[in-house]
Amino acid sequence: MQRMSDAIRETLRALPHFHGLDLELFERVVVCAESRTFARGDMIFLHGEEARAFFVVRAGSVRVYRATPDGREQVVHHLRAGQSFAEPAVLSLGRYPVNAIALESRTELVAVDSRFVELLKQEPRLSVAIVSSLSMRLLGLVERIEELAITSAPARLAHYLLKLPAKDADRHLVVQLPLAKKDLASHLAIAPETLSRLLRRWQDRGLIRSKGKTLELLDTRILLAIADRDE
Amino acid sequence: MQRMSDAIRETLRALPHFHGLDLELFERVVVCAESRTFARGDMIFLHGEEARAFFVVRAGSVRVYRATPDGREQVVHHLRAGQSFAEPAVLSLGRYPVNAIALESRTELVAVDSRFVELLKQEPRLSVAIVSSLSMRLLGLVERIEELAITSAPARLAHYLLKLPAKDADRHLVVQLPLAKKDLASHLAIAPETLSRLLRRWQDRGLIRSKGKTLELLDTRILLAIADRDE
DNA sequence: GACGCGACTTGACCGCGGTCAAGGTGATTT
DNA sequence: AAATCACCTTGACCGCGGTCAAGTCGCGTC
Repeated sequence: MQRMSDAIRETLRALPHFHGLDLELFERVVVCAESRTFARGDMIFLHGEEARAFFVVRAGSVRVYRATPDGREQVVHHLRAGQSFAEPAVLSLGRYPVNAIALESRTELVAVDSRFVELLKQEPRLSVAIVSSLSMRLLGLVERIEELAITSAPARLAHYLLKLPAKDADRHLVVQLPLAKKDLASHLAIAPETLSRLLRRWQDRGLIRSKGKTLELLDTRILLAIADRDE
Repeated sequence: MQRMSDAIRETLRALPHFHGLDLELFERVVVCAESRTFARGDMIFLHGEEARAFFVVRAGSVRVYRATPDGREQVVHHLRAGQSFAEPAVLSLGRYPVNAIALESRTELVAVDSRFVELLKQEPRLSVAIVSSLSMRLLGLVERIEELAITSAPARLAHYLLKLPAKDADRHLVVQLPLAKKDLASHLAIAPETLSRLLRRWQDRGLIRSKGKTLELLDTRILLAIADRDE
């Protein structure tokens, strides 16, 4: 079990929350954590459930979303390796306000349970780090809200593509979609058909080249104009 | 100046951040705070400026917004008496990520400056309180995301109206719009014309009665159905 | 009270994007 | 390799809601 424990350490150490923590204190955090594995489609927690732990993604990916009365869902977050979620539920709310589902088979999470809250109350160094990282989370959500407030579908998509981490190829950018297109559509609050049509139109106009999840952005100037058009 | 200081105490005491703080510690927070008065249209801070303080509204109101390249602006928050803003900028970022402007003449704010951060590092009780209140703020933003995910204009409006603080009149509810209708339209991401037409249609159907910023909700059952229809 | 300006309303028009339906194209399973 | 299933694409349709334009209302100022 020592190897398992090392994996937990590695995952937690990389988290902004625990940057610069001395070893002794860090070990007291590690004690609160355990590793859990999920299959594709497994629910990690449900809206309204008692919040016993927050999570860090070690492998795979997770969708955090809110279900709406008519059965559709709005994505709040997509999480990949190294990212954490559900801290507020544990630290303050007591219940999960959203749903979380594993998107890939062999999605591995580190669960940090409520003993961590006790630690927090005693250790100012720890809580300052948490305050700071919750603040960052807040800003992220504000940006997400701004994205969604962009009314036109093309502007939302262009905005999204330009924010993706890109590799420079000669004279243009190459990006990888981190999601299946249907999930991306849901993230952008548009129909999958619309996403498909937009990509095709832009490809016909020579703005992009699209092959599976790999996109080449050939004319960022025009894409920028589209993103700004009505944001 | 004693009266000024009392006003600051009163404002801060009402803030969720400082609930249940003992008097001695609370006084050490008060020392970090000062009162500032703004006229209608005064900028409180600008995007990119160094974040020296966060603010609590004592009187008047404030709009927090982001300017977009084409000169329009996206409202992030509207703040009224008793609400605070810009904590993340001070606690983590170091710079303001948005603009803030006073909307009314005699808008009075309490500014809590960066000495507060030092306090936070020393006092676990304080940071636990802050963690908790940032968590609540996060939850509010998640709900805002859910609101934006509601695609149809009528559903968004109905949802909004039903969430307003209401006074019971006999057999129906009376609510006050806290914003000018054009600003409300912008908040709901719809055109002012659409807002106008919706209110008229509902009035014709006997669902509401509308006079200026005062609305009577005559049939909340149907309004609820509209709000849920496609959220 | 008359004026002026901004907020609000109403009408006419039409394009964006959602829905339904029917293929096509992979990928994983057996 | 065949079968199966999920994902993606494309076409046809149409209603919601945005835009433009022209008033009307309401409020503060002089």
